[in-house]
Amino acid sequence: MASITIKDIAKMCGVGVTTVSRAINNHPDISEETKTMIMKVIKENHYVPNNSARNLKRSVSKTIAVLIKGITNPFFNPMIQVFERETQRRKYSFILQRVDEKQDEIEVAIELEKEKRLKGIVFLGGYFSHSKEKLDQLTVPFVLSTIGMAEEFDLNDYSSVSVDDVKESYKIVDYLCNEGHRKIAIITAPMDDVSIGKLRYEGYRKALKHHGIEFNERLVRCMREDIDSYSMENGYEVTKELLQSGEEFTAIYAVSDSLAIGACKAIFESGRRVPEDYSVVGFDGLDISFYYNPSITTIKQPTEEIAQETIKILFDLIDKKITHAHKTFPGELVIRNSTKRLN
Amino acid sequence: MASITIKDIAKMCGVGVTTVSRAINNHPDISEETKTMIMKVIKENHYVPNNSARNLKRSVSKTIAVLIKGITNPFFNPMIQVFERETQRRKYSFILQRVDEKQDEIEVAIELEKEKRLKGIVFLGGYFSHSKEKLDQLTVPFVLSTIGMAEEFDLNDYSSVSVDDVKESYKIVDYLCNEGHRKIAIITAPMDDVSIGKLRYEGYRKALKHHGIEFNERLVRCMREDIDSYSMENGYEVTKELLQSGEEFTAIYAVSDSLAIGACKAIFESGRRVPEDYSVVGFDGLDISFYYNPSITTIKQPTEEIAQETIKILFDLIDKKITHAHKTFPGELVIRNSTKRLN
DNA sequence: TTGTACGCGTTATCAT
DNA sequence: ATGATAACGCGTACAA
Repeated sequence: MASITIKDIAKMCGVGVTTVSRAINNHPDISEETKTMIMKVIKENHYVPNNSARNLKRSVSKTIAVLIKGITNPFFNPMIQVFERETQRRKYSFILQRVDEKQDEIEVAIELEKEKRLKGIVFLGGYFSHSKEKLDQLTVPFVLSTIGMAEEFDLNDYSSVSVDDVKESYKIVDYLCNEGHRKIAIITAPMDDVSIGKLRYEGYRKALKHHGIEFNERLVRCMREDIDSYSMENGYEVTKELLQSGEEFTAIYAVSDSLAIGACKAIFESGRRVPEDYSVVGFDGLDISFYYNPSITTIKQPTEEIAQETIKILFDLIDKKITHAHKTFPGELVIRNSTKRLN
Repeated sequence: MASITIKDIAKMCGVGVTTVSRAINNHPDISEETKTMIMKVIKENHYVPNNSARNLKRSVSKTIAVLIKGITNPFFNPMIQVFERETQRRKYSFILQRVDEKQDEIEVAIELEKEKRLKGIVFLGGYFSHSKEKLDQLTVPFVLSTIGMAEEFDLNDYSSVSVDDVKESYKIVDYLCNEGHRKIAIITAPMDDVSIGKLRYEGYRKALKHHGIEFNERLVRCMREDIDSYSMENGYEVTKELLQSGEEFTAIYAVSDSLAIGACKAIFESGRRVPEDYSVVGFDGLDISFYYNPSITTIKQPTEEIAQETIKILFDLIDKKITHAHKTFPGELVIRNSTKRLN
């Protein structure tokens, strides 16, 4: 079942392999008639060039890769669409590469860069805590998009696009406080986690402090590690525990919309209502936060703009127009029906 | 910035390339000490083998690919996890390849098969209407999982795993009828669409007929083509139109949970309630159908089992234990709070 | 146990 | 306009 190669085609056409290659790749130096003749034979024999061989030989290729940690996260959906459209518009091709939770995204990137002769890379999601040494192994430009960064990084070493998680987080907790809430529970990432969860937790602390609300450790609930992080199920389980603990509170801040939905479900099951008994807020602005009942008050991230800017920066990097860039987008506090003002 | 190759490593170590290759690939014929020495040099110089070269040279490789049409569909999430686990367990590696809505999945598969020397392929989602001739270009085993098939296919030409969409669809509409509903609207795929939408529509028609309910064309609503198919937004927009049309009905059957949620939202916005004013049912059994308020009555597909069986069949195919297989799983009618009995 | 040399399928270089 | 041939980086007979 040996696969048919370019040589076979060349023989069948009675031409050299070079000519066949020219036909395939739309090279100029070939007559129209031999080209159509060759293409015909190719079609008839279902010849498909071997990509490994092409990539091996090619020195450059107009392709970029987007590495996603947590590809099942609906948050990325609208971004993927933008990446697709924008790369196409620039006549680039686009590889979407899933990165496993346990995998090291940089290692994957390094490998992929060599394999596919990438022109640029976008990292999406996850947390970033890699040594500069490791980053330096990437020889092509890259952009970190919607990624929580460890602070000790030198801003000159990379590019990034995201919202200011601390600030936006502050914003929504501040809103809750202004609505009269003082006992606000939070569902966030475990404390040893260097992630957006941590940043959003920081915003929570700041807002409480600003409003002179005493911090209550028992209102801080961390996602369970044995369940998908940031998932509805996680929010559900954690909230059930919170409810059963008997600790008093009037509002829950879940650091993602999915968690918030899980929280609502737990509240409903306990016979209570949202927002009459408890206010619930989320973060991200997923579609479902609008469709849920009640619709969820949240911080909406401008995902399309973020993706757009990510691509723009990446191509500016590729075209050497810049050496690095950092862009922060504001989130939008979307007030909906999952929160109510306390008397 | 020329990348470092296996030759460079060989030179630096003062050995031949073969030895380096052996060290990398854990070959037996190499002394422990030279191996560790070589690995050390590799680490120090951040050498990463070029995958294109490897794939080109290798005649076989223990890897399978899963091609997903509509990777943003949360329905696939739990399946992906199973694929990952099961392939790992069998010491295979696993490539998740997104297929664009407009792309031809078979073409992608053919290319990928050559490029990566695949051992097998799983097709996930979408509709399947490819000629046998095209299918024959695939030289490795493949399984169609949760895919709506055109009926004219010879069952001997392929393998498949899924639920019986017509039957399950019948089941849920039958349930609605038994609850006293007779004016049941349906939100489904456009009629020219050869997909699960069509199959589920068939089940709807059968159930109505069985219950002696006259078919009302105006209660058949098709998804809009300018919006993501099977999305919440689509269900939302279509239901708004339905509501505004003034056509009377007591229940909506949306052929996917996402559509159902959009339908609920539209109902809420019109000032009506679910299930008091309208019953709503979905299909698939997504997590969100449980977490939504009200929780959605739906047909739950056994996604884990489907994925499990898909992999099992694929490996049986690879091991030549079988030549083809078809497995149909029953769906589960999950009755929740979005439906009520009519007096 | 180790090294040399060839070939995987393609594209680029350089003739013709 | 076309063709022969040398890489691309790696794995593997085969020889040592």
